[in-house]
Amino acid sequence: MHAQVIDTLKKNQLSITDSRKTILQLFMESDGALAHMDIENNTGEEFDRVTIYRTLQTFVEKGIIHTIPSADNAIRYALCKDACSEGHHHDNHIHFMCDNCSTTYCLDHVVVPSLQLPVGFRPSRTDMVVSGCCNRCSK
Amino acid sequence: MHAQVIDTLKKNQLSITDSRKTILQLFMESDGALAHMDIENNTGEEFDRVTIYRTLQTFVEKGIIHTIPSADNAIRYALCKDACSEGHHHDNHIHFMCDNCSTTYCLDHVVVPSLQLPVGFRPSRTDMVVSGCCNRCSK
DNA sequence: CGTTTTTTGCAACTATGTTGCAATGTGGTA
DNA sequence: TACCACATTGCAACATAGTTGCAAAAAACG
Ligand SMILES: [Mn+2]
Ligand SMILES: [Mn+2]
Ligand SMILES: [Zn+2]
Ligand SMILES: [Zn+2]
Repeated sequence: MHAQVIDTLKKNQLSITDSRKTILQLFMESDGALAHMDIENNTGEEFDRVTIYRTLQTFVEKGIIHTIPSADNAIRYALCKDACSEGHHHDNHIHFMCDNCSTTYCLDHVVVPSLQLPVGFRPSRTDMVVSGCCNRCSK
Repeated sequence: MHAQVIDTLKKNQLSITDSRKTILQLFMESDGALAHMDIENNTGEEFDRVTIYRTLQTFVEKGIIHTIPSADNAIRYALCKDACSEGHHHDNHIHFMCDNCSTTYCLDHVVVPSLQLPVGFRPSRTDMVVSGCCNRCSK
């Protein structure tokens, strides 16, 4: 068990519970993003579905993980690496979903380009998701 | 009834049915994107849920409409304005979802910027969705 | 028309996500 | 360490999203 798990929970003033420890650990061990189902599969019968949903919600609110939208109706989640805090995310990197292995990557070094929007449109958040063939699958 | 409705269906070699006519008409009259539920609400009990899903699927395959991903688990659809064809979409514009009125706009004149991806990542499609306050709501 | 082919409606099912409430667990304090 | 207040969990029930198989109905086509 990563010491960082407990650390992160404490830093965010969250009580230390089994589900939070296990789920946060899962994120830290995984290089891709995780959907609810991935977590359920990896924790077995250990936690109720509702608990997983609520844990994810809490982590998002605290700025520990961020969401990645998709066109397949399964929201994915990944660890925030920037200085995200309660109610304020700064994950302005792009995401890549592999059509082949369906791994979802945070491309932390590829920044979302800024845009010139038509008059009257005031942006608050930009999601950029590229799909295609990932580096492992294109070998 | 727009003559263009029948026209578009014929051009795509689709048989002319009530559901296709009604749903395509709906898209032509609407300026924003539509989710499945919007269509169900606007057509009453006229069509079965499954028929609506299948009609949307057919329209996407034919290049008549395109999907817009979101983080709220409701895929939205909008008319393709570029020269999209069967199995080949060219809608490289960005989308804007209003946090206030939740209208989803195709910003046809705002082109998705190109990106430098890490080595090995081969893109096939890019979705860029900006959320914030739309021009009508920011007045 | 009548025949062939496509589309539709229905039933049943899976996946995703939310809410209320009682039971349990955690953190802080005596 | 034992107790208490409060936060978190599990369960049941519900809501929305989407899929599949199959028989009935409707289009297309001659
Ligand atoms: Mn990310
Ligand atoms: Mn569009
Ligand atoms: Zn891959
Ligand atoms: Zn608006």
